[in-house]
Amino acid sequence: MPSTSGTGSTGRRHRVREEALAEILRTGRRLLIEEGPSAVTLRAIAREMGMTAPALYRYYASHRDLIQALTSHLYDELAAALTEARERHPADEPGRRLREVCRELRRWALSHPREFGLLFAKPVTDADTAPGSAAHDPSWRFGAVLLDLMVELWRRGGMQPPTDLDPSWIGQLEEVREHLAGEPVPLEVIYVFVACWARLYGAVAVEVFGHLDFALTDPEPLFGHTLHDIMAALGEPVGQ
Amino acid sequence: MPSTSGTGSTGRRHRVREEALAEILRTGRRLLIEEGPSAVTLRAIAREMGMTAPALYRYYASHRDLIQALTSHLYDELAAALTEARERHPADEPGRRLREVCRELRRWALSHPREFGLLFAKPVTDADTAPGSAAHDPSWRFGAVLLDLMVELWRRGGMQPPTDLDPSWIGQLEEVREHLAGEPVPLEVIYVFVACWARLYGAVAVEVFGHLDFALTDPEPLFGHTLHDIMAALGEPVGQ
DNA sequence: GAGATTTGCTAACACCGTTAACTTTCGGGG
DNA sequence: CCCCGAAAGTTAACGGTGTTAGCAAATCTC
Repeated sequence: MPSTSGTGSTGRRHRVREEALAEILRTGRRLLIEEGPSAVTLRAIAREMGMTAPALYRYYASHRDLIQALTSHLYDELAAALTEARERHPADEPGRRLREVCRELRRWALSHPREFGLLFAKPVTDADTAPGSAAHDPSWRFGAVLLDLMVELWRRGGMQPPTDLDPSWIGQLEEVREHLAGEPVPLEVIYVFVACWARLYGAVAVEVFGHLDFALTDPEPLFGHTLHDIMAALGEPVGQ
Repeated sequence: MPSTSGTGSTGRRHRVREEALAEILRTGRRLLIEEGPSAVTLRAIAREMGMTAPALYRYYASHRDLIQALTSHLYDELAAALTEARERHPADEPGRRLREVCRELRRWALSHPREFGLLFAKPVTDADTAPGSAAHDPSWRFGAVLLDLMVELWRRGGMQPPTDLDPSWIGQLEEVREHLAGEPVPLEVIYVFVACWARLYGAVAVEVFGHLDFALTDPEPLFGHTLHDIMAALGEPVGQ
């Protein structure tokens, strides 16, 4: 009994199945890009793949599940893009790394507006966000890239976190820290992360969602100023 | 022919029609609040009103038009809430007025999350935003409240707008100014308005859309800091 | 090769937006 | 007053959606 035969056949099936799963997501994403989120339909995906809609239920339990798998995949892709941007700069310059990761986030959002909308324009997530699920939340996979860099920045001593944390936050931040991997992160850094994330998200979202179209055709300089402010708040010199 | 009879009877019909239009929007909004945006359906609205779906076409040309009328109404309501907040404070303290208007924006967004999502979470407005439509854009009705206060703040001399505007912006900002009513606004103030609006939108959206839920159960202090920063950027003393 | 599992199909249900054709209601001019 | 015409509502239907049930074929396991 060759070792490949036992798992070979089931492995073959598994491989075919995995390929089908991937093609479904690939097709759904193409529809998302080319025709918008409302076009990502079970029947449309099946049509593109030469199948019928009910067949897709062998792979995803519902339309909702399929969309969720797609968003999860996109979170991973975004995290990979950010990681790649991080690795393009030396590890001993965490400030520069963070700046370029932020720039990459905006770049990715602008070059993938439909995907960004799917990930970040969720009007009111209906009561499924237990705060404890931070580490398992798909969205955390890319948030961790930012947090790690901020922790590194803090270790180097450049950052000066606020010393007077709002008392009502300590409990909440401690709960977040509980669910983070690796060695514990000081609460102040988590606070700085949250504040910077809020600002970064706002700067990117306001642009991608078109809320500046009425005024600006090229908001890049505005983002530059915002990023400059963020880095200054993190104690980074004004370089670059 | 009494003057009231000519317009009185047709006025009656008009009044009934206006009431129907209003009830449609009222019902649609109730569905939006109670069951989410996907529940705002022609058939559902008609059902709630004891009618059939095609009857609604006597009032709105399409589902899209109905939703658009609803959003337009909501923009007006938001503008009214902001105006009311403004009037609660003396006219000779534009800084305080602006601060409270910003707070009211957050308050309205948090107490009307579904409505806020409908207004501000539009993933990629599909090529219908000619920059010239600023003054006629429904969203401008509430944006004007913010801009007017900033102009007033600038007139009082507290604000120190940047002197080195990015040259590529001058053309764009001038185009915006063309479409503003009243006496001309300096380009620098328009720039400051855009920058502050981007930040304010971000601070509110990140919270309403639930992108801080993983960390904070009460992001109010964070908004307080953000607002403090914004007011400082506008040259306002740290008061309050 | 026989049995079991997986994968696809068709048919059907309820819902959606939208259109066409018909009926009812009702205000206004002779 | 009465009739006419516009306005507002109806039902029936088309194509689209997610979803389920039941069946056929292919494929893996023994």
